[in-house]
Amino acid sequence: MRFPPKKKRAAEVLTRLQPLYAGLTTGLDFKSPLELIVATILSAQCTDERVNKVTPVLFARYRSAEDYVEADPEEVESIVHSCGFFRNKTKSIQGMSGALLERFEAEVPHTMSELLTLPGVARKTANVVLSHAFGVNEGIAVDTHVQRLSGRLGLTKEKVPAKIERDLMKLVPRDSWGRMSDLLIWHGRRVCVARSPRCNVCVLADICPSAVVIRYRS
DNA sequence: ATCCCGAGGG
DNA sequence: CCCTCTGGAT
Repeated sequence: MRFPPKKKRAAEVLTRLQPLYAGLTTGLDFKSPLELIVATILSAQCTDERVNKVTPVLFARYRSAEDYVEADPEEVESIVHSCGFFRNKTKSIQGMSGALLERFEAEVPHTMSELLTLPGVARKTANVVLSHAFGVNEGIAVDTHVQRLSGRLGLTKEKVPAKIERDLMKLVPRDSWGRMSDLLIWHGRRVCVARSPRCNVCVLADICPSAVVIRYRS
Protein backbone atom coordinates (compact mmCIF):
# COMPACT_ATOMS: atom_id res chain seq x y z
CA MET A 1 0.00 0.00 0.00
CA ARG A 2 1.36 3.39 -1.03
CA PHE A 3 0.52 6.71 0.58
CA PRO A 4 0.72 10.32 -0.63
CA PRO A 5 3.77 12.32 0.49
CA LYS A 6 3.69 13.88 3.95
CA LYS A 7 2.83 17.38 2.76
CA LYS A 8 -0.10 16.08 0.76
CA ARG A 9 -1.29 14.02 3.71
CA ALA A 10 -1.10 17.06 5.99
CA ALA A 11 -3.18 19.05 3.51
CA GLU A 12 -5.73 16.23 3.32
CA VAL A 13 -5.97 16.17 7.11
CA LEU A 14 -7.01 19.83 7.07
CA THR A 15 -9.51 19.58 4.21
CA ARG A 16 -11.12 16.34 5.37
CA LEU A 17 -11.37 17.10 9.10
CA GLN A 18 -12.52 20.71 8.74
CA PRO A 19 -16.13 19.85 7.75
CA LEU A 20 -16.33 17.27 10.56
CA TYR A 21 -15.34 19.68 13.31
CA ALA A 22 -16.48 23.01 11.87
CA GLY A 23 -17.18 25.47 14.66
CA LEU A 24 -15.18 23.54 17.25
CA THR A 25 -12.09 25.34 18.53
CA THR A 26 -10.74 24.75 22.02
CA GLY A 27 -12.75 22.66 24.45
CA LEU A 28 -11.75 24.92 27.33
CA ASP A 29 -14.30 27.46 28.58
CA PHE A 30 -12.93 31.01 29.04
CA LYS A 31 -13.96 34.65 28.75
CA SER A 32 -10.57 36.41 28.81
CA PRO A 33 -6.88 35.74 28.06
CA LEU A 34 -6.24 35.37 31.81
CA GLU A 35 -9.00 32.77 32.12
CA LEU A 36 -7.62 30.88 29.11
CA ILE A 37 -4.04 30.75 30.39
CA VAL A 38 -5.28 29.52 33.79
CA ALA A 39 -7.56 26.90 32.19
CA THR A 40 -4.71 25.71 29.97
CA ILE A 41 -2.36 25.33 32.94
CA LEU A 42 -5.06 23.22 34.62
CA SER A 43 -5.50 21.07 31.50
CA ALA A 44 -2.17 19.26 31.87
CA GLN A 45 -2.87 15.50 31.95
CA CYS A 46 -6.54 16.26 32.56
CA THR A 47 -9.63 16.29 30.36
CA ASP A 48 -11.26 19.54 29.20
CA GLU A 49 -14.52 18.48 30.82
CA ARG A 50 -12.82 18.18 34.19
CA VAL A 51 -11.18 21.61 33.82
CA ASN A 52 -14.51 23.13 32.82
CA LYS A 53 -16.07 21.81 36.02
CA VAL A 54 -13.66 23.67 38.30
CA THR A 55 -13.04 26.90 36.37
CA PRO A 56 -16.50 28.42 37.01
CA VAL A 57 -15.80 28.24 40.74
CA LEU A 58 -12.21 29.41 40.31
CA PHE A 59 -13.05 32.31 37.97
CA ALA A 60 -15.87 33.51 40.23
CA ARG A 61 -13.55 33.51 43.26
CA TYR A 62 -10.49 35.08 41.56
CA ARG A 63 -11.06 37.70 38.86
CA SER A 64 -7.59 39.17 38.32
CA ALA A 65 -3.90 38.33 38.45
CA GLU A 66 -3.76 40.25 41.73
CA ASP A 67 -6.53 38.06 43.16
CA TYR A 68 -4.50 34.92 42.41
CA VAL A 69 -1.34 36.38 43.94
CA GLU A 70 -3.14 37.35 47.14
CA ALA A 71 -5.08 34.06 47.34
CA ASP A 72 -4.49 31.45 50.02
CA PRO A 73 -2.66 28.64 48.18
CA GLU A 74 -4.56 25.99 50.10
CA GLU A 75 -7.85 27.46 48.96
CA VAL A 76 -6.74 27.46 45.31
CA GLU A 77 -5.49 23.88 45.74
CA SER A 78 -8.84 22.79 47.12
CA ILE A 79 -10.69 24.28 44.14
CA VAL A 80 -8.40 22.75 41.47
CA HIS A 81 -7.82 19.49 43.38
CA SER A 82 -9.84 17.25 41.05
CA CYS A 83 -7.71 18.29 38.04
CA GLY A 84 -4.67 16.51 39.45
CA PHE A 85 -1.14 17.94 39.96
CA PHE A 86 -2.97 20.40 42.19
CA ARG A 87 0.12 21.68 44.05
CA ASN A 88 2.14 22.26 40.88
CA LYS A 89 -0.81 23.83 39.09
CA THR A 90 -1.53 26.18 41.99
CA LYS A 91 2.14 27.23 42.09
CA SER A 92 2.09 27.80 38.33
CA ILE A 93 -1.12 29.87 38.43
CA GLN A 94 0.12 32.03 41.31
CA GLY A 95 3.67 32.33 39.95
CA MET A 96 2.41 33.18 36.48
CA SER A 97 0.05 35.78 37.96
CA GLY A 98 2.89 37.33 39.94
CA ALA A 99 5.01 37.60 36.81
CA LEU A 100 2.11 39.26 34.98
CA LEU A 101 1.88 41.86 37.76
CA GLU A 102 5.61 42.47 38.01
CA ARG A 103 6.57 42.50 34.34
CA PHE A 104 3.48 42.80 32.11
CA GLU A 105 1.22 45.29 33.89
CA ALA A 106 -1.20 42.48 34.77
CA GLU A 107 -1.84 41.71 31.07
CA VAL A 108 -1.27 38.35 29.35
CA PRO A 109 1.48 39.02 26.75
CA HIS A 110 0.83 38.49 23.03
CA THR A 111 4.12 36.91 21.94
CA MET A 112 5.68 33.47 22.30
CA SER A 113 8.96 34.82 23.70
CA GLU A 114 7.18 36.77 26.42
CA LEU A 115 4.76 33.95 27.30
CA LEU A 116 7.68 31.53 27.69
CA THR A 117 9.13 33.71 30.47
CA LEU A 118 6.07 32.99 32.63
CA PRO A 119 6.50 30.20 35.20
CA GLY A 120 4.35 27.19 34.35
CA VAL A 121 4.03 28.23 30.72
CA ALA A 122 5.88 26.32 27.97
CA ARG A 123 5.26 26.07 24.23
CA LYS A 124 2.04 24.07 24.40
CA THR A 125 0.29 26.48 26.77
CA ALA A 126 1.73 29.50 24.94
CA ASN A 127 0.46 28.21 21.58
CA VAL A 128 -3.05 27.63 22.97
CA VAL A 129 -3.19 31.16 24.39
CA LEU A 130 -1.75 32.76 21.26
CA SER A 131 -4.12 31.04 18.85
CA HIS A 132 -7.33 31.10 20.88
CA ALA A 133 -7.05 34.37 22.81
CA PHE A 134 -5.16 36.48 20.26
CA GLY A 135 -5.55 34.74 16.87
CA VAL A 136 -1.78 34.52 16.47
CA ASN A 137 0.05 31.62 14.81
CA GLU A 138 3.58 31.44 16.23
CA GLY A 139 3.60 27.64 16.48
CA ILE A 140 1.44 24.53 16.76
CA ALA A 141 0.15 23.35 20.14
CA VAL A 142 1.34 19.75 20.57
CA ASP A 143 -0.58 17.94 23.26
CA THR A 144 -0.98 14.19 23.78
CA HIS A 145 -3.54 13.97 20.93
CA VAL A 146 -1.47 15.93 18.41
CA GLN A 147 1.53 13.84 19.38
CA ARG A 148 -0.32 10.54 18.91
CA LEU A 149 -2.08 11.43 15.64
CA SER A 150 1.02 12.99 14.06
CA GLY A 151 2.84 9.75 14.71
CA ARG A 152 0.05 7.49 13.49
CA LEU A 153 -0.42 9.56 10.33
CA GLY A 154 3.31 9.37 9.66
CA LEU A 155 3.71 13.15 9.68
CA THR A 156 6.68 12.84 12.04
CA LYS A 157 8.95 10.21 13.53
CA GLU A 158 9.88 12.42 16.48
CA LYS A 159 8.76 11.77 20.07
CA VAL A 160 9.64 15.08 21.74
CA PRO A 161 6.78 17.60 21.39
CA ALA A 162 9.11 20.45 20.36
CA LYS A 163 10.48 18.37 17.47
CA ILE A 164 7.02 17.20 16.44
CA GLU A 165 5.95 20.85 16.36
CA ARG A 166 8.87 21.76 14.06
CA ASP A 167 7.98 18.93 11.66
CA LEU A 168 4.31 19.97 11.55
CA MET A 169 5.22 23.62 10.99
CA LYS A 170 7.09 22.57 7.85
CA LEU A 171 4.13 20.56 6.54
CA VAL A 172 1.25 22.98 7.25
CA PRO A 173 0.72 26.55 5.98
CA ARG A 174 1.24 29.06 8.78
CA ASP A 175 -2.31 30.41 8.68
CA SER A 176 -3.56 26.89 9.46
CA TRP A 177 -1.25 26.12 12.40
CA GLY A 178 -3.85 26.77 15.07
CA ARG A 179 -6.57 25.00 13.12
CA MET A 180 -4.37 21.94 12.52
CA SER A 181 -3.86 21.53 16.24
CA ASP A 182 -7.58 21.86 17.04
CA LEU A 183 -8.61 19.42 14.31
CA LEU A 184 -6.11 16.77 15.39
CA ILE A 185 -7.26 17.14 18.99
CA TRP A 186 -10.98 16.76 18.19
CA HIS A 187 -10.26 13.83 15.90
CA GLY A 188 -8.07 12.31 18.60
CA ARG A 189 -10.89 12.59 21.10
CA ARG A 190 -13.68 11.29 18.88
CA VAL A 191 -12.15 8.87 16.36
CA CYS A 192 -8.39 8.33 16.62
CA VAL A 193 -8.58 7.59 20.34
CA ALA A 194 -5.58 6.23 22.19
CA ARG A 195 -6.60 2.71 23.15
CA SER A 196 -8.55 1.34 20.18
CA PRO A 197 -8.77 3.86 17.33
CA ARG A 198 -11.97 3.70 15.27
CA CYS A 199 -10.24 3.29 11.92
CA ASN A 200 -13.41 1.79 10.41
CA VAL A 201 -15.16 5.17 10.61
CA CYS A 202 -12.09 7.38 10.05
CA VAL A 203 -12.10 9.65 6.99
CA LEU A 204 -8.30 9.55 6.97
CA ALA A 205 -7.95 5.75 6.97
CA ASP A 206 -7.00 5.50 3.29
CA ILE A 207 -4.05 7.86 3.74
CA CYS A 208 -3.01 6.68 7.22
CA PRO A 209 -0.06 4.28 7.44
CA SER A 210 -1.29 3.09 10.85
CA ALA A 211 -4.93 2.45 9.94
CA VAL A 212 -6.18 -1.03 10.71
CA VAL A 213 -8.80 -1.55 8.01
CA ILE A 214 -9.71 -4.06 5.36
CA ARG A 215 -7.95 -2.81 2.25
CA TYR A 216 -9.26 -4.10 -1.08
CA ARG A 217 -6.94 -4.27 -4.05
CA SER A 218 -7.81 -1.93 -6.90
C1' DA B 1 -3.85 -0.71 34.07
C1' DT B 2 -4.10 3.27 30.86
C1' DC B 3 -5.11 7.84 29.46
C1' DC B 4 -6.24 12.96 29.79
C1' DC B 5 -5.06 19.93 25.26
C1' DG B 6 2.37 19.43 30.40
C1' DA B 7 6.07 21.59 32.82
C1' DG B 8 10.17 21.68 35.57
C1' DG B 9 14.08 19.67 37.44
C1' DG B 10 18.03 16.38 37.49
C1' DC C 1 17.64 11.81 28.13
C1' DC C 2 15.00 10.59 32.50
C1' DC C 3 11.85 11.33 36.56
C1' DT C 4 8.13 13.46 39.32
C1' DC C 5 3.82 15.56 40.14
C1' DT C 6 -2.01 13.88 40.69
C1' DG C 7 -7.01 12.82 40.42
C1' DG C 8 -10.81 11.04 37.75
C1' DA C 9 -12.72 8.30 33.99
C1' DT C 10 -12.74 4.02 31.53
